Amino acid sequence: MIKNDKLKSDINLGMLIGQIHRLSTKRFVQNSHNSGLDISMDQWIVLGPIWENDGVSHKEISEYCLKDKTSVTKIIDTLEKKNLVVRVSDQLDHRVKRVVLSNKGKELFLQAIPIMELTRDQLREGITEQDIESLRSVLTKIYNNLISI
Amino acid sequence: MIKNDKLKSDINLGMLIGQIHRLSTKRFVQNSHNSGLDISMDQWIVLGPIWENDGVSHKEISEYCLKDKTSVTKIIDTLEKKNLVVRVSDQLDHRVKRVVLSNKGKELFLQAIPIMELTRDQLREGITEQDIESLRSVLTKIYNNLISI
DNA sequence: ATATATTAGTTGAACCATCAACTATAAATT
DNA sequence: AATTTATAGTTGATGGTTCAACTAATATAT
Repeated sequence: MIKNDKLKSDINLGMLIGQIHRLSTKRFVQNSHNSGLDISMDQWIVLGPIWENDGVSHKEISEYCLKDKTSVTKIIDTLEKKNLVVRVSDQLDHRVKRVVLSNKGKELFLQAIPIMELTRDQLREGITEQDIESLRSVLTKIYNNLISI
Repeated sequence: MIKNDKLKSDINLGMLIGQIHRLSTKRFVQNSHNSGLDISMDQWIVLGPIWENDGVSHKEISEYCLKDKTSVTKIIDTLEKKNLVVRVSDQLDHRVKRVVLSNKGKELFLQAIPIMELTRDQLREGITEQDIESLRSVLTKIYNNLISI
């Protein structure tokens, strides 16, 4: 009985994280659409490091975004299809591809910043900065457990 | 500058949640494989309410698992393909489909319980019960923000 | 200098999520 | 009773994730 409840509560915690992940990306996309923008959460996340550092490589994007290299390849595929970025081969190391923003990409990124802020505010309504820091702290511990071992 | 840092830290929090979600499902699948089981995290999550309440409907599974009805349909498709569950039409309301576990499904579920516990322990290593409760509390607030509005 | 090993990125397959449109059935309205 | 509306579940399309296997290029070892 007790064991069963414990199991259930663990599962619930996992489902809660999953659900928040799904709902928050959904909310971001909805907010974007309401503003006439066409961008997914993952596309936004990948645009970030390119904006910060034009010409960043796939590998660097991958590390920054905590995403698998395969995912990065495919998200950049769709960003390139949408003419938001361009891939350029590195002149010295021909294995690495550098990604640069097009003007359209820069424009979209700037327009998406307030969407991100709106989404953040909606998620955080009524939640103190202290709560957020405690959340970040526990999540970081779990993250460290997951990447070690 | 300050605004930029704030933005970055929000993005990082979102990426952290996403990454934990990805890594923990990945860890569960790895642990399953190491024990010779063939089950994904989502399949496990959907099996839960069926185990608890044999003959539960799609809608009930959907509510319990916090998953979209489309996702539930497709996960049950694969569970059925793997002969772990069977769909049965409700005799009174012909719209609803009830899902029951096969013997193979029951067996797999029992074998997967220790995998779930192992995965939980790996995630929680060095994290106090108090931390977990605070995590659950903040996540619940965020969840409530996301489902209201 | 050649052979081997590593690294960066891509491809195809399987699974999951979301959306919009759909079927079939039941419930509510008139 | 007939029409409308609501509900349960399915389908097909698009996008993201993981795995394993692959290509091409660089780095290391002998």
